[in-house]
Amino acid sequence: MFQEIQQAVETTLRAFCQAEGIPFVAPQWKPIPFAGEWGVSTSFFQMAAEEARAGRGTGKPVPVRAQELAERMRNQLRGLEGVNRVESVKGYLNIYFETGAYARRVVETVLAQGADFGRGAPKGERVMVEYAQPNTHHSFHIGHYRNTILGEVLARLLEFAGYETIRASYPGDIGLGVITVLWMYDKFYKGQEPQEVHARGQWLLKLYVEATALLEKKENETPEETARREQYEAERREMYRRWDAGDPYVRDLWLRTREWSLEELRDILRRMDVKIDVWFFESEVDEPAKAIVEELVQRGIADDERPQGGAVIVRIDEKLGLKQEKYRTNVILRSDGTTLYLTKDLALAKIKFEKYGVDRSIYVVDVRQSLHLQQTFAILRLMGFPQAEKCYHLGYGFVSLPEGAMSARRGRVVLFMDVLEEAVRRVLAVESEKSPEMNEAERRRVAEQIGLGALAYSMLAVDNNRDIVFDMDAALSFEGHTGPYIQNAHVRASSILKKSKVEGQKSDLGLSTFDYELTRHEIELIEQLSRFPQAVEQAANEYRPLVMAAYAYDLANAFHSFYHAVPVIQAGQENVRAARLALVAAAKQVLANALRLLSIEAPEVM
RNA sequence: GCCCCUGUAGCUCAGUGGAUAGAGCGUCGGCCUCCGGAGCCGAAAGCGACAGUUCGAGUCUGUCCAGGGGUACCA
Repeated sequence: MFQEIQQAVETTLRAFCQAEGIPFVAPQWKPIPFAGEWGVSTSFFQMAAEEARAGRGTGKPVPVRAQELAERMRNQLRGLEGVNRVESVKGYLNIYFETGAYARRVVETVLAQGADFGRGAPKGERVMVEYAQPNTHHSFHIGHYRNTILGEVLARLLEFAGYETIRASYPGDIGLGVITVLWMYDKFYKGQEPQEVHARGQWLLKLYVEATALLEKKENETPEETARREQYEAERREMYRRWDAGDPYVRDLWLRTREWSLEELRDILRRMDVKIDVWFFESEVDEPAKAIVEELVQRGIADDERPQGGAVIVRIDEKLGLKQEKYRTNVILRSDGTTLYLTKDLALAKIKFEKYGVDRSIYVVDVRQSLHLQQTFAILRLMGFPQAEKCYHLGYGFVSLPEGAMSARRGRVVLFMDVLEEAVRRVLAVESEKSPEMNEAERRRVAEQIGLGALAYSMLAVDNNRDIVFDMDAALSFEGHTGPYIQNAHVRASSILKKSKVEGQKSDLGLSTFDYELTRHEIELIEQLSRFPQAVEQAANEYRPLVMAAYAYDLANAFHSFYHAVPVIQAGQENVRAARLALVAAAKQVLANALRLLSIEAPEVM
């Protein structure tokens, strides 16, 4: 925020180097890593090393020379506006800002910009984030949740950082798994249907598990069992053939049951406050995918081995002229003429580029599909799409359970709705003792906000590439490094502001001067507030929600410490009270901004 | 075989090549006459191994060791 000071120092430094015949190295400014004061620092090690390399050195060791340079630079810097003092320590030049002016500047900026504080300038680029791709005819489990919260927060970060952002969902609504459920339903459960949205969605998973058991080859089967299993298998294949042929009965059954899944999905997304802009269904890109196969054969990118009874393949490395194996070879059309996941992704990418004008395309997909997506992007390059260079696979580690990997076909999954229900139950247990005055409806609403806050934060506070072993107790903890800890900071800030008004005291938030000796807690809190815009920028640039999650915790931590140690309403002097109230308002604002980016609610009470 | 990811405190995780490697949980010890104790303050405890690059390496490179994932007609 004090760019002009850094500019002035840089100018002086350049002149100094010129006069002394020392190679100029642009300073790399960093915040001074000591609590208690604000400022920026830069080191002179690089400059000393450059000097030695250029043969103009003094023969002294680099650290010694760096300190010497820092000291001489310090002597050049006098009377800088807004600077309290300058020091040279261990090869570093530290420039400390004037406390009152800096504090005022930060707090006023936050309060003036409000919900927009930290927003980046428009980037002039349209980006699509694809996430929330559960298969239909299953139920939404905790792994889908990680995918969805990650994608949503990424979309919010990119949007706030200045990108035009489109949210896309791509449910897998067709495939052998889906057909298996249709077969099971049609054969054993026709006409049945639970009424409640989530019960119905979860029921489909139950059918899938049962069907898998019936269709799986077992040890020591009797001849009758084998015959029955093979009969079932034939029926399932026939079901798939009829779907493919557009048989009205099967199509109707498929659409009706698919809707049960989508109703459940939409309800979960609503609870998560996720608003998808564009829905792509896997079944809808099947025909375009077949067209792409023919196009690739025509253009000589794909090799057609159908005449020999084979498939259509792309020898990606060969076509790219790579000597070493990297993308390998992939099938884009099975020998029976059906498309694959890869083929459909090619068709989908084409639609994203051509129909939606996407410049940058991000795929939030499990890291295990990394090779497939790299292959997709490589073929898009072969097809000549310049946007292929800006396709990015955000791979994240998968969610497993303490007893091992989740398995839908074996029914070994943790459903999101079950976790949410448990979360609400646990929050309510805490709430009833902490906030007995809340009414029933509000209590329930806040419980969901806090429960979801805990769950979301537990997912977001882990870096993308890490696997997560889902532990209910850890995910739903409300103490320490958690979502509720941050929400609680927001609640406390709200509480102070409310009380200050109840007492009829007016604080002119815009004109707080901070013309008193600030405590280290105030300084640390203001430091955190000033860091928010950089945190947004970094999190968006690196596609890492973790950066924002960590920032939000640091800010909340600074606020809690401040809250405990520094009186606000009870501050003795009116100017101190007014300044601190403004600081609390600013902290509340930035906490809310950070939580919003994390897709976590910022409640007034809890 | 080849490719990718991960080894940091007892456990779970942070740590844009820079000053004294940080949190949470757990353990131990403090703090409610005070704006909400879902909180605050403090203690003990750590970079898988070995080389290399660099003024400087938890961070970059290489080789090992250990764990996980992926490797053309699943998604």
